[in-house]
Formats: sequence, structure tokens, C-alpha cells
Amino acid sequence: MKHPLDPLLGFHLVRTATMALRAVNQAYGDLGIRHPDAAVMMAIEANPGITQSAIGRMLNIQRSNMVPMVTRLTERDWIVREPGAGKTIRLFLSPEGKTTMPRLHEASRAGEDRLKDAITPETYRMLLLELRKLR
Amino acid sequence: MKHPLDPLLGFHLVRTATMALRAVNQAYGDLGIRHPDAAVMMAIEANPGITQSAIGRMLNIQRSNMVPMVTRLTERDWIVREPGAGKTIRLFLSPEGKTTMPRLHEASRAGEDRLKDAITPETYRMLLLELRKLR
DNA sequence: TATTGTTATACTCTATAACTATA
DNA sequence: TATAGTTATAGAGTATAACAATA
Repeated sequence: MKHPLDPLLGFHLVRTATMALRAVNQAYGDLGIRHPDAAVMMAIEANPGITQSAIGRMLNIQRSNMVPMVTRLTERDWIVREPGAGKTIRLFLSPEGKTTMPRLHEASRAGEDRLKDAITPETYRMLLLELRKLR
Repeated sequence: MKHPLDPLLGFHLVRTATMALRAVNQAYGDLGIRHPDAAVMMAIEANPGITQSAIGRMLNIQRSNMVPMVTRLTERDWIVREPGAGKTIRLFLSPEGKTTMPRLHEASRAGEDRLKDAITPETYRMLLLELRKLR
């Protein structure tokens, strides 16, 4: 059985990315959150007061698609919104959000570990190094 | 601005895969086809008489999700369906489908070239080699 | 003018369950 | 029982256009 896409890097990139997403979403599953919302939480944790647009640029999420995510996290009382410069809104973790972060990080690590288990440490480091260069 | 996901291979895998998909879908755009349907065409071209299920296993597409794709390609007269063993249906490229393949391959190559342009040939080969191992 | 937040909407892709038919 | 094809449907994620508010 010939596999015509097997010689294409693009195919394997998509294939392995899908694997990685499945792994991390499965780990997030018990927490009732999915990877995009978890990523937003981490972006706010690392940058208290960051705006929606800045998060979008950082994580490659459209401005308009940020809205329902921030709404969801706000209604869940995991983040709070405070007025910033101009029309901007500064985002912060709420106390509940802060207590949730360790579990999010653990789930994130669990997904990442599934990748690590599939390759050698040297390959892991090398892939990370090279893919970070790809823009 | 701290990027909390930057140290994660999973993040960069998804990020670069999204890039690759955008590039190839843009190349397919003028042909009015998207990457999954194009991949199915190539699978049939490389394996005349292959069944839907076999394509799904090869390309990681659910059996049920194969149906609308095959229907689409059949209605487009790019493939033909012939009865096979049991309930199976063997798929072949139609004459129209065969004349279309060169353009599909060219678009595929254009997307792949966007990846190649972003890295050195050695890195390309190395990434391909390592990602193929990841199962 | 450029940026931010927003609304509304459409499209693509994936996932699940259940059903029929063959072997 | 296992596999193939099918139907129907839901959900996640992404993309686009347009608008108001602010610098």
C-alpha cells in the first residue's frame, strides 16, 4: 500500500500535531477545559494585565475569536477584566483561576510527556530547537 | 512579554502544522479543493482500487467522514466507484481526475516548498526523518 | 489612521453513535 | 463477530466582514 503523502514534511507535521493535540486535550478533559482556553490562562498568568489582542498575537488566535474565550473564562470566574488604556481591557487571574493553574500545568505537562515518551531526549530537544526557528 | 507555551514542543508542532496547512490550502485554493480531498485523490492515484476505509486508515480520517469526501469527488467526476469484495467499493481516478492530478501535485509541492524555504535542506531532511518516527 | 473590542456568521474538520450489509 | 459503508449530528476551531470606541 503506497502512501503518497509520506514523503511530505507538511503531512507529518499535521499528523504529529494532531497527535499532540489529542494527548493534551485528553489530559485537560477532566478539568473541563480545552487547549486554547488553557493557553489563554497561561498567557495571562505569565503576563498579568495583558490584553486580548496581545494574547491573540502571541497564540495566533484571531481577535474576534478571543471574545468567546474570554467570556467563558470570565463567567467561570477564572479571570477578571479591568479597564486599561483606551478601549483596552487588562486581564488578570482571579483567586479561583490562580488555584486552578497548577492543575492546568500538570495536564499540559502530561500531554507534553506523551510526546517525550515517543522520542529520545536528544530528538526532543532538537525538534523543539528547529521548530521554534520555523516562522 | 513572556510566552509560556514557547518551551513546549506540542505548541510549536501545532503552530507549524497550522502554517503548513494554510500554505497548502492556499495553493489548492484556485483548484477549488482542500487538503483532505486532495490527499484522498493522491491515495487513489497511488493505489487504484483502494477502499474508503483503507484510505481513512492511511490518512487518519474516520470512516464516516470519508463518505462526504468520496461523494464530493464522485459528483465532481474526478473518481469512479466500482463494486469490490463484499460491501466494499473500489475507487479509481476518472479520466478527468487523472488530468487533474498534475495540478494537485503542483499545489502540494508549492505548499511544501513554503516549508522548505523556511529552513535549510539539512534541517528539512532531519525534521522529516524524525517526525516520521513519531507514532 | 491604526488599534481594540465586539457581533454575527460561515466554513472546515473532527468525533460519536447507530444502523445495514456483507464475510 | 469483525469489517465496510452509511446516516445524522454535534462540536471544536478558524476565518471574514463590519462596526463603535479610542488613541
